[in-house]
Amino acid sequence: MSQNKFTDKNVIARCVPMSKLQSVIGGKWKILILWYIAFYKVQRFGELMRRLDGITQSTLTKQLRELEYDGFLHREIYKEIPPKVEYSLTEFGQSFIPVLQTMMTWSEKYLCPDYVNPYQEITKE
Amino acid sequence: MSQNKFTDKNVIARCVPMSKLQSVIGGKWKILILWYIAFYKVQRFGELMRRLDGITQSTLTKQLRELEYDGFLHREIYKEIPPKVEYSLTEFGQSFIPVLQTMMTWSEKYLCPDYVNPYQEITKE
DNA sequence: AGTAGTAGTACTTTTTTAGATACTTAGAAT
DNA sequence: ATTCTAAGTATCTAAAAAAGTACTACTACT
Repeated sequence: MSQNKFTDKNVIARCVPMSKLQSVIGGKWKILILWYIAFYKVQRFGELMRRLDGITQSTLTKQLRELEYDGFLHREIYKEIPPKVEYSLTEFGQSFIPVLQTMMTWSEKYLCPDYVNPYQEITKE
Repeated sequence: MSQNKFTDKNVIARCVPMSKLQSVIGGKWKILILWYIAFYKVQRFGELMRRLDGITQSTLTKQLRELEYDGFLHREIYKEIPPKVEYSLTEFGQSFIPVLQTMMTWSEKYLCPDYVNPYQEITKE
């Protein structure tokens, strides 16, 4: 009767970190959004729109709201005209920076060995 | 006339590592599948099915084929009856292990602080 | 008076992703 | 003669994600 406990629903149903991570940063845009906010210091909705080539307003709104809900982002609303909102990483969001960095380093080396960071081209002028 | 070169389509359209990474490991199951194969040494289709609670055969097949296509997995077919196929990480796939490890460590600490690895419960009996 | 700027909302349509179901192979066990 | 096994394929449907379009608010500028 020595059962493989992995088949036990109670074990499987538990919070499985990789599964949760996938649900939190999955999707077509999230790690890209986090990456822009964390490393490029993008804070405004409009700037994110321009940088995330191909994203629509409604999708960006939804993604930002989810990242806010999951605790990664803080959304500071200024009561100004025209409207102003600034996005920034929470402390929790900042804890994720090393993961983003690891991903980026790996991607540069293994996915895009001939990639040149366009940000450097901007700042050097 | 000093333009922000980031608005230049040529720069944006280039291979952006994070974007590529997202497309490669996005989806509902991929990092979970890689994680099982990398750390739990799961090699067989059926075992993956049992561990990935809720996945269907066709979805698992598709995910595995994509991971194979993207270079992460090697698929060894044995001409036996009943059929036998073994999945394993390619060299490229192995290069991704540190990334998985970083993700896992972060997830355990920040997403699931009360998580206990069920694999340990299996092996200790 | 008309247009631009920012950060959206609301609603619909399209695309992508995943799930459901039935079927296959070929031998071994019941 | 069935049933079981592993690892699928093929086809269809459902659900989720993303995109498209139209519209808003308030002020400043032309």
